[in-house]
Amino acid sequence: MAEQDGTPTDAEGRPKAPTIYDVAKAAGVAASTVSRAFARPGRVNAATAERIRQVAAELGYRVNPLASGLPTGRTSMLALVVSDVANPFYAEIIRGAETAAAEAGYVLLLIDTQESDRVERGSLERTLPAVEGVVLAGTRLSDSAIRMAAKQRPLVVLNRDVADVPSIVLDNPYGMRLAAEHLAQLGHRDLTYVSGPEASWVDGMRWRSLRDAAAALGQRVHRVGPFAPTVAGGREAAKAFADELPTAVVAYNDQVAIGLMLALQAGGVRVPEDVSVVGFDNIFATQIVTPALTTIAAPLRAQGHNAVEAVLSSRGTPSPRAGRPMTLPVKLVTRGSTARIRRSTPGAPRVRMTGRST
Amino acid sequence: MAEQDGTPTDAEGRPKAPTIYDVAKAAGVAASTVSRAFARPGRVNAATAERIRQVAAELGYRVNPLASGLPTGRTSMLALVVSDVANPFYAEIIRGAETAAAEAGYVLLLIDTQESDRVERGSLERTLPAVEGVVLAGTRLSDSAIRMAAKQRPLVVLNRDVADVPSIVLDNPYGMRLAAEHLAQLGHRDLTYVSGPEASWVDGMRWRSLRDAAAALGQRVHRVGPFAPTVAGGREAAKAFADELPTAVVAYNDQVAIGLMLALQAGGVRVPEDVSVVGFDNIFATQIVTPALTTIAAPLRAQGHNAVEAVLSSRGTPSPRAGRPMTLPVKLVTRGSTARIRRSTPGAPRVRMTGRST
DNA sequence: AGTAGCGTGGCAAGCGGTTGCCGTCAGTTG
DNA sequence: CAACTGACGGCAACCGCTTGCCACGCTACT
Repeated sequence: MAEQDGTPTDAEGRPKAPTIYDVAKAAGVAASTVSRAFARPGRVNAATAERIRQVAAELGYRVNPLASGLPTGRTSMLALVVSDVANPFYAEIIRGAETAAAEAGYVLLLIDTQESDRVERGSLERTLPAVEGVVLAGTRLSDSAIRMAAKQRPLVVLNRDVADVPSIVLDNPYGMRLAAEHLAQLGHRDLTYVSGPEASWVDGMRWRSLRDAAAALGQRVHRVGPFAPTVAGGREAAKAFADELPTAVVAYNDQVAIGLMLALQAGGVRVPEDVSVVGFDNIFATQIVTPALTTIAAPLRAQGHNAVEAVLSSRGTPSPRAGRPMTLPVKLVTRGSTARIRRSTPGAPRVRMTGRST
Repeated sequence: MAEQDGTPTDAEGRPKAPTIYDVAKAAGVAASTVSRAFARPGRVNAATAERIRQVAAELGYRVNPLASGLPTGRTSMLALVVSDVANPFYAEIIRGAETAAAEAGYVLLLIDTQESDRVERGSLERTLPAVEGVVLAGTRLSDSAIRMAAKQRPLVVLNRDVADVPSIVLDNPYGMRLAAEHLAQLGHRDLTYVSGPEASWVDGMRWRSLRDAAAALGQRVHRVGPFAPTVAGGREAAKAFADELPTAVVAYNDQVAIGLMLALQAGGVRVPEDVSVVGFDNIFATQIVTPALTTIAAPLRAQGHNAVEAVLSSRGTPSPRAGRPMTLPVKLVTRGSTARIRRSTPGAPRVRMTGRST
């Protein structure tokens, strides 16, 4: 069986992979039968199919996804676009998406746009024809560019509301209300919001939500920023508090909160004694900083999972119910970075720790 | 130009994408010319090419990577296999790989094997024919399975030495020597190694390296484990020290070190006063824990980058210089988790802190 | 016995590009 | 002015697989 005519076949380097024709010849059937044996079991006699699989296995045959995708359009690939793969915020989303994709027999094409819309547009353009759907998690594209892409393939946007495009967002208003209430209960009457990227839909959403929630609770709110949505950005933000340290701050996200906390602590400020800090997203790192960060937990994994499922379910239908964005619930996770207020006014002189070792 | 016969064309849902034939017709040239205008500029008259691009842009044409990959084998896709996308250790590798791939005009197919070799084998089998090369970063496959895959596509393995397959590893021996020397300088004469997964090539390597380095310095070494290579695994490891706290421990990696540190601190143990902790890899989180973790910095980003470059450069050649694995340099990053020894013996009774606030 | 119906397998026309080979035509050259 | 050359476009044969349609042989009915 294994000895045909000396060398099997080879291209400019490694051996050429067997095709359905090779299998067909070896099994004494037509190529179409081989194709069906793999793609449409049941359409072919069980015994025949078995023999074909047998032969195929011996030859080391495997279907070429490219070739089978060409005529059918079924490539079994999905694209997930993120602005920075190394961002821990995406880790769980990627994870959830990956899982959902794998469950459905799809592979994920990860596209890192490196925070550049040029790169993003280019990559998307090149990969769009090859995938069956797209999840945009953190995109820099314009609304119209997104709608354009959504016209070609099932597409779901995360954490952004684009008209006519299905999207999945977190319940930011509720999250911010939880944060405000939590701080209010601890006696904080003044909040400061440390904002993220200026152009970010989420940032605008969170800021407005916090402002409204605080207003309803009779708290005052300030806003500083914008800052990069990273730990470095948070460190940077600490400088904004050089003159006046608020009693409570709510950060755009966990990274900013962590960076802020670290920089503050390095300057001798105690958290939560001198200032309470609240983050958003509940990334893994919130549990390993000291003190652990109080934050609004977002079901990131579920978001990624749902996004892929949504994309998959809208294959076939042009643009399904792309009405209101699907909103995922959030909840407050209380940890060590928030505590009862100990100073009366936010304008109190900055605490300069001196008696602390190391 | 844009008005042909009512509706352009459409399949079972969304409008059908234009093909080179559509462009050819609209531009009044043959399809082959359109193909060449995109794939082989210069082969076609500049003016003609320009006109074709013009028409193509108007029609919204883009080459279908599947279709062009079929006859040529050039799919512009690379696969990166990791055992867990959410693992921060991979974050930088992915990042580096992504960058290198993008630079070369390739897209990365991210494959998360979820720590299962079944999943890994399956995914790899399905995607291998569609990609031009593979990087195995953290694989559960057997050596023979890896060699098998390497036979079909250019492939590079990370942090594992597989005969006849090009690989890129870190300089574990040197890293462990740095760790041992650092601790020796701080007066530590007894080291404990907290090991990672049993079957891990890296774990074996690190353990032996540490043992040898310590022996050369006249230090004694113990080993506990195995533990999962995660923060949770590190927490678990802390239990091993319930009876006897060593003065210095070197962990399999940063996650384990962090988990260990956290659990120890929760139990009232002070780091580095009571025990010095050293990690490995220098993942981002080492900078945000308290105290910051002393660790062996590995050029993870570079590793991912190099891996992709290696894969790309070995296209064409069957199996290039797959001799000794390429070894990347590491260095010691001293942070707050290590300090001069304060206890004389490792067997000293466990320190139970009581006078500490919070 | 005649025939409708079903289970199976084969044929061949694509899917959307790529590319070897050839014809054409204008520009060179002797 | 004829022969030659090179640039440029077109033709058509794939790449490997899918699938509509057809043919064939059997079983099951009338």
